[in-house]
Amino acid sequence: MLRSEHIPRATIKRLALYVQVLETLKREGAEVISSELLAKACDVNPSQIRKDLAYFGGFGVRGVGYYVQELITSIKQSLGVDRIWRAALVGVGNLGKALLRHQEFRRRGFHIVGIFDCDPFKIGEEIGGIEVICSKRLPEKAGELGVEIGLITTPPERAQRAANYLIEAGIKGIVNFAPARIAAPEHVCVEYVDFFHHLYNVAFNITLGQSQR
Amino acid sequence: MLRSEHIPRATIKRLALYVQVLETLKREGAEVISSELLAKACDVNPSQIRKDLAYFGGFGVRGVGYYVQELITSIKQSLGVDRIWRAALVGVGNLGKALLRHQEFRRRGFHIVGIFDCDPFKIGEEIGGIEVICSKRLPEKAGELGVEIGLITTPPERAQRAANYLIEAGIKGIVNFAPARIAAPEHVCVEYVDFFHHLYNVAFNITLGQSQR
DNA sequence: AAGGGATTGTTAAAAAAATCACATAGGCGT
DNA sequence: ACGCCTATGTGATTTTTTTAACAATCCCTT
Ligand SMILES: NC(=O)c1ccc[n+]([C@@H]2O[C@H](COP(=O)([O-])OP(=O)(O)OC[C@H]3O[C@@H](n4cnc5c(N)ncnc54)[C@H](O)[C@@H]3O)[C@@H](O)[C@H]2O)c1
Ligand SMILES: NC(=O)c1ccc[n+]([C@@H]2O[C@H](COP(=O)([O-])OP(=O)(O)OC[C@H]3O[C@@H](n4cnc5c(N)ncnc54)[C@H](O)[C@@H]3O)[C@@H](O)[C@H]2O)c1
Repeated sequence: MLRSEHIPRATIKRLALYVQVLETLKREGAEVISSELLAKACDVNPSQIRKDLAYFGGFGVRGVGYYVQELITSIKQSLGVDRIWRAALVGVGNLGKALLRHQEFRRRGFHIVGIFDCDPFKIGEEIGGIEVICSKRLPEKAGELGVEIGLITTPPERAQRAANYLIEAGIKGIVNFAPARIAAPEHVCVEYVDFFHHLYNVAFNITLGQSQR
Repeated sequence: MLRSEHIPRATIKRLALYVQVLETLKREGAEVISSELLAKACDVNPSQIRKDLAYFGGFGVRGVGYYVQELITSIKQSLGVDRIWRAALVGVGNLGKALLRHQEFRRRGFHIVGIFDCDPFKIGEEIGGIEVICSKRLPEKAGELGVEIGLITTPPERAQRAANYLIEAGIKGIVNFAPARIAAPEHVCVEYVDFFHHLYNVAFNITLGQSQR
């Protein structure tokens, strides 16, 4: 499937965006779309789109464009999100609970099959039909549950500990929502979600805009 | 303060990261840090850090490094986050409530002073001492409250409507948590928070890793 | 007060990414 | 069946970003 050695990380980010926009277009009834129109909807350059897609194959039809549903399927296949991924969530607080209630995870193929916390008052509680388990038992349980991805929503000072449990459990990827860096072996892919980067960016742009006027 | 015309967006993202890591280092008692050590903690190149900082000025001392507290202050000043930003949140659902409960926003200078929803059952409810107001009244209320930044946590199909209210209210920046693109005038800065991009990236890296073995 | 050691700030080089430009090829109408 | 039209896929070019290298300079010791 893959035609090139290295794929820019920015390309992956855009592919996720294309899927989002394409699904909106599909809901609106579009069956075919050109790179130019998709580019407009995504606010990127049309060549960019064609190049991004070319990393994985020729999904379009010359003179016509891309068949929307087909393209969605192709991109998802390319990204490896055309299947179910089993995930574990560590840290059942405000954010953890919001994520657990969010149906979109399941809809997009990410099934949270294990929930872990260290708080004795939370252990045993049921959320969405799944029992909260003591995080010390994560290494043993995650294997049983066939978990491949871990979501960390603990306070930042506990993020490394949570990560250690996940790594011990043989997990392959981590998405960390806590504002803390994590040390992990090479083969474990770690992604950081940081809302504040976006807020800072907005604040900076507003400040900049004003100083320019 | 600004020494150069254009600052790469990636630089802004890293500056936010530096602040996060520096605040951890400060808590651990560090008073001075070299670009080399900070680079290791942030997992970037030391030259990168020096270059990023150089866009805004010379914050370090040759032969010594950077004074941690001083650097935090300087970066925050450069980004324009050394002051209070008044924000409004639109859409009081799962995610909206989790954000409202999150004390970190206030700690970092982002004060949510207005909460809006269109659901009559939610209007009037109090969250953290602030009353939920009908989103139709946003344009009028946001001005009164001196709001400059809007946070959108409505369902995706309502994101544009929420944005329109915010734009009408004269807001300057938007952080959109809903998986939908938003049309906004040039002078309004829009940032998109998309968890799934991170999940897709992890899934892709795991899939890739396996196909390489 | 002067020299040594260390780390910055900055310029130059390399690498990566985005954009352009166009030949290529599929579909559709005649 | 043939040619025209259109939008893709891709090699060349430009731009941006990252990395490397080093001269400048600041502190500290003697
Ligand atoms: N709430 C938000 O909107 C929000 C937004 C952005 C980032 N975050 C980040 O997400 C993280 C969680 O935020 P929150 O508001 O949900 O906090 P919270 O305090 O409500 O929840 C944290 C949970 O983690 C559990 N925990 C602590 N140590 C643990 C461990 N070692 N193993 C397992 N569980 C452990 C606690 O028992 C608690 O249930 C924080 O790092 C926060 O900075 C939160
Ligand atoms: N819950 C999560 O963990 C999570 C994670 C990532 C992204 N998101 C996104 O965040 C958004 C909100 O998610 P949620 O789980 O909180 O959904 P939710 O349904 O719980 O909440 C949505 C809220 O928005 C309100 N609303 C709808 N239309 C509105 C309008 N025009 N003006 C003002 N308010 C309006 C609704 O009344 C409701 O209170 C969604 O777009 C979702 O995709 C949620």
